[in-house]
Amino acid sequence: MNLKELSRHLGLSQSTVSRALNGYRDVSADTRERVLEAARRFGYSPNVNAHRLATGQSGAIGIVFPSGNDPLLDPLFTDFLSGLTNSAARRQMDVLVSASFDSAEASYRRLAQRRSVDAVVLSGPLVADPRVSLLDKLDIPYVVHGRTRAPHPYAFLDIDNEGAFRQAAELLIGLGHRRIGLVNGDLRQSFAVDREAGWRSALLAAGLVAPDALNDSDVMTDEAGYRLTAGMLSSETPPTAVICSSIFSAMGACRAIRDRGLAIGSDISVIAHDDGISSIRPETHNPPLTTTFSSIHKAGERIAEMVADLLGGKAASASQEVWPVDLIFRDSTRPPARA
Amino acid sequence: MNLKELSRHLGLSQSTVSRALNGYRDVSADTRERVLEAARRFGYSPNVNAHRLATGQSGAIGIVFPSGNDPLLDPLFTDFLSGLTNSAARRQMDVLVSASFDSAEASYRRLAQRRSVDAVVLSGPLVADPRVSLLDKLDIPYVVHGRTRAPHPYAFLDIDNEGAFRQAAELLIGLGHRRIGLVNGDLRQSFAVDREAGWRSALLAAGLVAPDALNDSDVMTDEAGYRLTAGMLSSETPPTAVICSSIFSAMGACRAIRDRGLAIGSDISVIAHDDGISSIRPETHNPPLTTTFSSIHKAGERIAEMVADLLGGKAASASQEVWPVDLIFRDSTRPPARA
DNA sequence: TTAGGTGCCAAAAGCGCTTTTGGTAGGGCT
DNA sequence: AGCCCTACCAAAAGCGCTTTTGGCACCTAA
Repeated sequence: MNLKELSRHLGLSQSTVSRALNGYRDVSADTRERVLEAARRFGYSPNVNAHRLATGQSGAIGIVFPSGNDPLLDPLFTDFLSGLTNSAARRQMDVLVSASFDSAEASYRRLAQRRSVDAVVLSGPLVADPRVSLLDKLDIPYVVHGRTRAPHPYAFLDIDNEGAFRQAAELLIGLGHRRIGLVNGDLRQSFAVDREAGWRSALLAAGLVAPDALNDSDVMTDEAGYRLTAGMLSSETPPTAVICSSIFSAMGACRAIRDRGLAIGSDISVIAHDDGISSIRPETHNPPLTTTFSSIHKAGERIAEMVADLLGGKAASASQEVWPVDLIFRDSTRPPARA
Repeated sequence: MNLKELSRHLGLSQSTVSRALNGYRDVSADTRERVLEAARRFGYSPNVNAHRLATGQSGAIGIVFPSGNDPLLDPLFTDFLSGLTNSAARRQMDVLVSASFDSAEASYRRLAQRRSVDAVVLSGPLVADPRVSLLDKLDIPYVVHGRTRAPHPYAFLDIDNEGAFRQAAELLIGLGHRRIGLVNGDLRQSFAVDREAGWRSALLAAGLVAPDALNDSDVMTDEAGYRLTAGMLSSETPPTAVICSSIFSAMGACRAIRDRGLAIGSDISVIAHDDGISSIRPETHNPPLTTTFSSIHKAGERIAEMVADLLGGKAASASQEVWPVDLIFRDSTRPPARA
């Protein structure tokens, strides 16, 4: 059942039926009702490919997966994608996931040139990310989840990573900690750099040093969290508290602490960044973990809205948001044990 | 730059250029080379929407997200999707993720009717999943990741859940365990039912009972794993070993065991199912966890191939695979402590 | 009365491809 | 010479929609 058949059934022209369905005003309320009713009855729904060809819009948001079994590809992505997709669906848009089986650049170029998506979202930006310049050059609207160094304004949604980790460090300092470790994510990603900056500035502001021995980074897995934390604990000046960049790193950090016969909270304080994924909740741990919290799902939802705004003509420079991060105090942070 | 311009530049007709680009044979090698060269030089790539309208194919595989913040929506999905997308990209296909902001049924119906995808993959099938009949009725090719009850043949890729959990239970029985707990996933999903069957059959075959007190199920989160395991451990006849349906449940199970002052391995044996996600690896735990292992990433890759085969005309009844599951013995499984 | 709206609708021209149709030129065969 | 076959290519007809164009009828204001 297509437009032509439907209009023949109704005894109307294709254009009238099309206008009726799309809510234009040059159609009487009466005619419109008849058309809508018939469309329902015949189970008509427009061919999306024809619609796209005619309008020049694809009605889809693109996002590119890192290729292969990338360790950066973490479970958080699901939650983000879920939010993005939900919110996009509410605006009649789809999300097209594309893999970079050759290079990420090639994928973006393909998406842009073939016009298979109207806009793309870029997640996990690096400190200076060539993809941003590329997208700018390709002249396709885009929103970055995070921030990067770029010579031009661009639309982004980021959380206040620096502020969050500064606050976390300040909390620990306030409790009396002096040696605070940072178990960070991969430093090529800009959020990790921002978090380090937050951690460092809190320490320096308190007149403390921010030693390299207490500042380490790697992928945000349980295993790496364990390894980094174990390394710090066996250093000459072990930390009395650690701040972890993800709930996964924190799981590893907690194991490392326990394996050393120490107790979380009373011996070593732990703060983790929590993106709000449901499979691991910090509040159900023993002891419940203090966290910096920001829902990555909500970020995905908001980004779809921002994309829609951008497509609606909003300027990229007006589409920049930095979300504050909640610091949620639980039992894994206590004053340091008396040395 | 479109086909028309390109062909004008070359002094050829659109059809010839099209045929040259698409590798038909009615074009001389010489002409083809000229065309390809020009396409490269002008950076021409075909408009995907026009291509789709003309061919009636969308070149995309659809997959529907569960709506909202569904707890079934777990991090495993990312890995699956990543595999699917990679493999699809190798075949020039995209993956369209669609959300069900109203109902899942409506989403599938939309995808099918608007012809925005050529095929869909259905993941996380329920024991008797209405979506499968729906897809069958909608007459769109589909591949199920998992199995379900259906009156007609359908394409699927599943792992041998029953066999895996039977083997796991047999291993524990062989070590001398008599009370083996099952920390299962949501029983609405068919893999959970299969795993229970495997667990049960191993116990019965060994002349043991499969008591309800040692058989519990819930979402596969750390929290639920903790709760279920803690429940079993405080029952009248606590298990000496538990089998967990996911690495996340297993994390919770391990916590519950430790919180009770027991040691994993020597006091309580633990086996987990491992889907191979990188953020939590069972082999790096202390002690390393014995697992039933099957890469969900690879499953995603294979399913994209199956979709391609299906679109190429292969019968659904010939597209059915059940993958064996590896049982990887590590240190979390030992003979039970003497009572 | 007449010019100018306005509400309604049909016809037709695109959107950028693929694919069918048909036609020409040359070579081999009878 | 006459025929068919093959290799190559152009023209044109779709694919199913949107949007422009224009036409008709009726109504209002000058």
